[in-house]
Amino acid sequence: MSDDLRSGCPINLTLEVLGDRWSLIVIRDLMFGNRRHFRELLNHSEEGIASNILADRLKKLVDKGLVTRADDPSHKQKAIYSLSEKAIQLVPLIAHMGAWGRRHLPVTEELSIRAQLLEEGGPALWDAFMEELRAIHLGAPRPARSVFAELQAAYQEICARNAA
Amino acid sequence: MSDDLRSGCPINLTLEVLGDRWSLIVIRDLMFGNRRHFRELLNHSEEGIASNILADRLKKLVDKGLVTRADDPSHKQKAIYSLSEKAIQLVPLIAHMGAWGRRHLPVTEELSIRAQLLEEGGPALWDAFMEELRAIHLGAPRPARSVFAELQAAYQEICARNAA
DNA sequence: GCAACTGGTTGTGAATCGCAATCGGTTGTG
DNA sequence: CACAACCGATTGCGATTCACAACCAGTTGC
Repeated sequence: MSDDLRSGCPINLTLEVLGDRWSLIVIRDLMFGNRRHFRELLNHSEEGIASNILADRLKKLVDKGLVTRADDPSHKQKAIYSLSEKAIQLVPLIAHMGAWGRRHLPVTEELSIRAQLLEEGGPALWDAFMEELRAIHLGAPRPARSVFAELQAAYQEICARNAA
Repeated sequence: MSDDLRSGCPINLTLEVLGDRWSLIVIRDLMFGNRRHFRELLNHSEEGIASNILADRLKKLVDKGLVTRADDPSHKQKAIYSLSEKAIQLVPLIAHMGAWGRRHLPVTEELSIRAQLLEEGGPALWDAFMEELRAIHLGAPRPARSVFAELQAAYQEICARNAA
C-alpha cells in the first residue's frame, strides 16, 4: 500500500483508484445487481471474478472510501458491503461508460438494456437513481420512484423474450 | 492477443479496453496535450510512462481502433499518432472522470484547471472540443472556437500565477 | 451431529508491470 | 564524411498482479 501518487491530475488520480479490470465491476454489481454479500458478488459474477481478487478489491475499495463494510445481524460471519456517497457519485461516469461501450463495442442485448435506459434517461434519471442508492446503501429516505426496479424489470423482460 | 471477452456487458467491455493504469493517460496526452509523436508522449509525460509501456499501449490502442498511426513525411522514422472518432467520443467520459476526481481526490490546482473548465462548460463545451479534435486528428474543417487554446491558456495562467 | 454456508486465505504458475539499458536506422551539424 | 543527437521502439530483469483451485475455521439450519 504505497501512498505516492504519480501526479495530481484528476484523470490520473481517478485511474489510480479505478484503473484496473475489476474494481468497477465490483462497484457495478453492488450498484446495479444489488449484491451486498461476498458470496453473492462471487457466485453471481457475470465475468467470473476469483475469490482472492474479490477479497482484495473489496479491501482496497473500503480503504479508498468507496465501499463500507458492516456486520450482518442475521449471521455472525456475514458482512454487508455498501456503497459510499463517493461511489454513488460515480453513476454519471458509469452511465457514460455504458453509453460509450454500447456504441463502440460488441455488447449483448440483455446486458446492455440497463445502459440504454440509463443513457436515454439522462441526468434526471441518474439523479433519481442516485437518490435511491442513497436510500439503499446509506439509509436515506426511500424515494417514490424506483429506478432500480425499472432497470431490473426491463432486463428481465429482455431475458424472457430471448428465452422464448 | 486473445479475443475472448469476459462478458457482453458494456461496462465490462469498456473496462477491457480502458481498464488499466496507462491507456487513458496516453489518450489524455494525445487529446489535451496535443502530443502526436512517441518522444513527445514519453518525455513530457506527467506520470513518467516507460517506453515499453508506451509502445505497448500505442500498439493496443491502434489495434482497438482508438488511435491511428501515420508516417511523418518530415522524418522517415517518425510516426504521427492521431485519435479516431471512437476515441474523440470519450470526451464526455473523460470530463466526468475529471469532475469526479476533482471532487473526491487530492488533485493539484494546475493540473485540474482543465477538468474544471470542462466540467463547468458542460456538454456544449464538450461538443465544441470534439469538433476541434476532429479537425486536429481527422482533418475535418477547423471550427471558429478553439477550446484547446482556452484550456491551454487557463493552464498557463495558473502556472504563471503559482510561479510568481 | 452433520452438511451446507459464511467470508475469506493459501499456494502455484502464468502473465503483466515498471524500470533501465540498449537497439538499428535517420537526421542535422561541422 | 564523421559524429552526435534523435527516432520509435525492443530487451532483460525483478516485482507485482492475475487466474485458478484447494482449503480454512466459524456459523447456521436440519
